[in-house]
Amino acid sequence: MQHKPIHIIIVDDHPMVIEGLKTLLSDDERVRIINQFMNGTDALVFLEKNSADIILLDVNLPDINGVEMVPKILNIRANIGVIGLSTYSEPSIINQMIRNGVKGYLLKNVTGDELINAITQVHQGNFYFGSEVQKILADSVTQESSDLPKLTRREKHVLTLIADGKTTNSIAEELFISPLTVETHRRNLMQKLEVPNAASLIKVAVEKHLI
Amino acid sequence: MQHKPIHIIIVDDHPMVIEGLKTLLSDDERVRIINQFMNGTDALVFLEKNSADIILLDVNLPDINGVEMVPKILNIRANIGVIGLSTYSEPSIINQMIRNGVKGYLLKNVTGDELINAITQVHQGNFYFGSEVQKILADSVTQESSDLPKLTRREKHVLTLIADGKTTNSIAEELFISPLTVETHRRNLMQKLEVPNAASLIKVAVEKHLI
DNA sequence: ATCAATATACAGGAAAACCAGTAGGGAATA
DNA sequence: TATTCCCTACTGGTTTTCCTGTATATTGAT
Repeated sequence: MQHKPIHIIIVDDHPMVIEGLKTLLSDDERVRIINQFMNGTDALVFLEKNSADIILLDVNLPDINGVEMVPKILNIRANIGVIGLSTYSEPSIINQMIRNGVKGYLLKNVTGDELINAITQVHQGNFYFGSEVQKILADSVTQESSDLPKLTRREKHVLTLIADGKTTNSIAEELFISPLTVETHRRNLMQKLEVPNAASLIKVAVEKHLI
Repeated sequence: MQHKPIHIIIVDDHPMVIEGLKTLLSDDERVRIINQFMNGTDALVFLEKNSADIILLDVNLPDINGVEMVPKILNIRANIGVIGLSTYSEPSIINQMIRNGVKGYLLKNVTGDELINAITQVHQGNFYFGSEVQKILADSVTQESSDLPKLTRREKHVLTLIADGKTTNSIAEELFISPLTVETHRRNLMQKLEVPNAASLIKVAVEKHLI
């Protein structure tokens, strides 16, 4: 079905992992590992001159953060499919990786079949995330949205206006209410979200996806 | 290969779109549309009593925002695959949808083949995003990370402390520098990010992934 | 060695935010 | 009907931020 093998680069600072991946992929003729690197810089230098189809990218590299690696890779060669790899998985890390453009994400306890599956899927332009990864992502969503204090409509509205950098007075004008009322709303918001000022108010609001 | 058809629910307030989807899916025996709704509330009520495999969910519903629909659906039935649908696509919307747990996202100019493909992929537990959608997401990343003003280490540090709700004085104590210096840093930050106060400073900082 | 960027620091004053407590009217609800 | 929640509004005071402008020692780069 497929004539040319998929060209793969491995970036991981653990020799053991590299060997493991090699073993898992060695039997399959659809893929070929064309190079491997123990750090991010070397990989980027290589990519300036050469290309590949898929990069298996460890998240914890000695020199460059895996999260930061992804845009760097895609800046050099936008059509490479980057698949993130890590031993355990922080939801926020995975989210950042996805936002930065990884097409797949796997834990290192991945089976050979799943690995091949991920590689072929990503090579075809699809996304692939291991089932554990999906579970982690799903959990993180429900967890975040769990203990969010209930804000009233008015409070949400005021909140977004504060986030836009509006002052109490201009908010009051915009909503045709007294500045004193706006202050009350702001105070209630800070109390509900348990923060001491508007800056951190916005921070937790963004974190909890309230705005 | 597959005996039971995949059960599908359509949620969209445009009759035309519903008919279009029906036509695209009518020939295929692998899928079966079991119900359709013109608004979010009706769909949620239905899901309380019945289930489905896949939901094709329009983002612009009359009653409930599509983005908010996703967690509601998954709270009722976690194993439903939600595929987002929209005519045109705001990157931020798609990002929110993904974070909230959609497994796929398509534009409404989707072909029958791609639609079937997305449905089967998602039903198998994979993700599926149309190529245009992927392009939009990729563009949004490079765009966001493009014009970010360069912050110095010290400024970044001060920025995170501001985000934590610390006052100028406490930051000064923590960094063993004068409060006046901290103020200068804050001022420079606001100038660089072109915002009028600390609240919106934090907002754009989060948006641009600076903290 | 020189120039640019960074981190540091200050003055003086205006504006806004923050704190604590109170309170009335309206809508929803029990 | 009573109660609770929401939105509204106020007093009076303290703290912090924000503005404008200046300035110096240190570091990094050319």
